[in-house]
Amino acid sequence: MKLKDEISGKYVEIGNYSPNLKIYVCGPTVYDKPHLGHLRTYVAYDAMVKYMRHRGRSVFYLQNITDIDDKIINRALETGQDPLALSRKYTLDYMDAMKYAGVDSVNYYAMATHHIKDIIKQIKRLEKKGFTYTLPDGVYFRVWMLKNYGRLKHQSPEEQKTGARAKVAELKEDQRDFVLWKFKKEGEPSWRSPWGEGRPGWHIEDTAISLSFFGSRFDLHGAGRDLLFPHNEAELSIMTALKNSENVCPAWSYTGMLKINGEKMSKSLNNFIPVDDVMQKYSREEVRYAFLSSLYPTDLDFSWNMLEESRKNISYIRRSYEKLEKHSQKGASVDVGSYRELLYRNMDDDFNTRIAISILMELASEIMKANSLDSESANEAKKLFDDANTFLGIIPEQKEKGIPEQSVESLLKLRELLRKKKLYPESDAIREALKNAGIIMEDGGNGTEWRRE
RNA sequence: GGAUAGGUGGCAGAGAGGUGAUGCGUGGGACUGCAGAUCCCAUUUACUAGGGUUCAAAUCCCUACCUAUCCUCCA
Repeated sequence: MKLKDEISGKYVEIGNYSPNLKIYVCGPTVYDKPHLGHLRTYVAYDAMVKYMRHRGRSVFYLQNITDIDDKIINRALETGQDPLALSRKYTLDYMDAMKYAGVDSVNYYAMATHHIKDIIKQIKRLEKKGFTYTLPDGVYFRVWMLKNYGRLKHQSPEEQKTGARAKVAELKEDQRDFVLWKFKKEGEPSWRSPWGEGRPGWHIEDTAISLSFFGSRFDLHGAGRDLLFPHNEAELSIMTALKNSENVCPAWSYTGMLKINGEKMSKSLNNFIPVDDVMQKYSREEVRYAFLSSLYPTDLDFSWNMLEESRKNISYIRRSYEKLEKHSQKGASVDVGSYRELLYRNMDDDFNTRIAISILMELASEIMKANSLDSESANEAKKLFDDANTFLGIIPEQKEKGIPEQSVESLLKLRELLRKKKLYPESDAIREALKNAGIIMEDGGNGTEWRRE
């Protein structure tokens, strides 16, 4: 099982050090509603982790929630709310969004505000090693002490000139230095520390959490690509400084940005689609199918049509899945083993969910084309769909709610009688009524079949 | 300007030297009371442009053009 490490640009085997994998993924800053861009990233890591588990790895998947940050405070000030109440509200929204998308592989969500002690401990250790200095507004990290700052960003110190948005803080020793602890301002939430009342900087929140859970080594660090710099660069610096090692984590992976009309979907461009808006119209499976239909590291241009396509394809897969339940002893046999092998081979190759899905489509197509399947093939195919679904999560469960089966069967028989007497308006009325109740009737060559919507 | 990733059919989106990924859409046909679903056939010089390497290039190399992301807010 390999995955591309974006520091080296090379593929690394994951899970070779130990069968017990430790994975950390940067969570959101909860100051606004979750949007589809977040979902894209977390669905991708959800599928990866679930696939690893499916293939027998034990994974501890840790994710942080940044619930104290400038953005949260600013938003709270704008709207006259308590910052921590605001972040609590959006944390719950985020959890709802994850639940909707079927992202349930995370073992632990760590709130930054629950780890203030760890953060302070970590700053103390950095202080001892001489990596910190104090200014009137906070405690800073000394970047120049690390030769390889810029490693993740692939830029030499020469190239790290001040960017467009970089504020030049005259007092900082180096423009690249970042804040570890911010001193309290009027009306802001704060905690006690050896340096004075204040709150943590963004980057140290993540390293305090990841290292206090994982110790001196973990297997995979994931995030959206927009966090690569400065956030992950700073994380890497802190970890390097603390552990005297540049290899605390051997694999840094990134998800591509979700775009809309060719531009990144983001809060600052205000072109984002909140998860709420999609939740009403499309199912969990449809959204996952749409996202997993592209490769996780590439950008993906969102469109509503994408979700419509997903809907059709999922319906096709589900029909073929249902057909498997009607198999007979004799019939065509399908070489399910080769589908499974291809599926695993492509998932092992940097989690190619796009190919995985196309393999399932091909299997579905082969099933649909066959008049009947032998029971062994049918059982194996069913098992493959079930297995793939444990990590892809694109095949919906059959709903058993609504009108009982017996009632549907009786109405179906009644309709058959009416149709034989060519009383079509009456038979169509039954079909229409059942459709409104979530039952779809389809007349075929071998009589009428029905299914729940 | 710098770093990184790209440019593939009407559309979405894989592939990474050699047998048309997959899907959506469109056209035609089968089935059918209608609808729907399904099946069959077609959409067969698709790989930004120009050079180069090779028996063979969408894939490797060079040049140009274009796009996106980041360059201290962001998943």
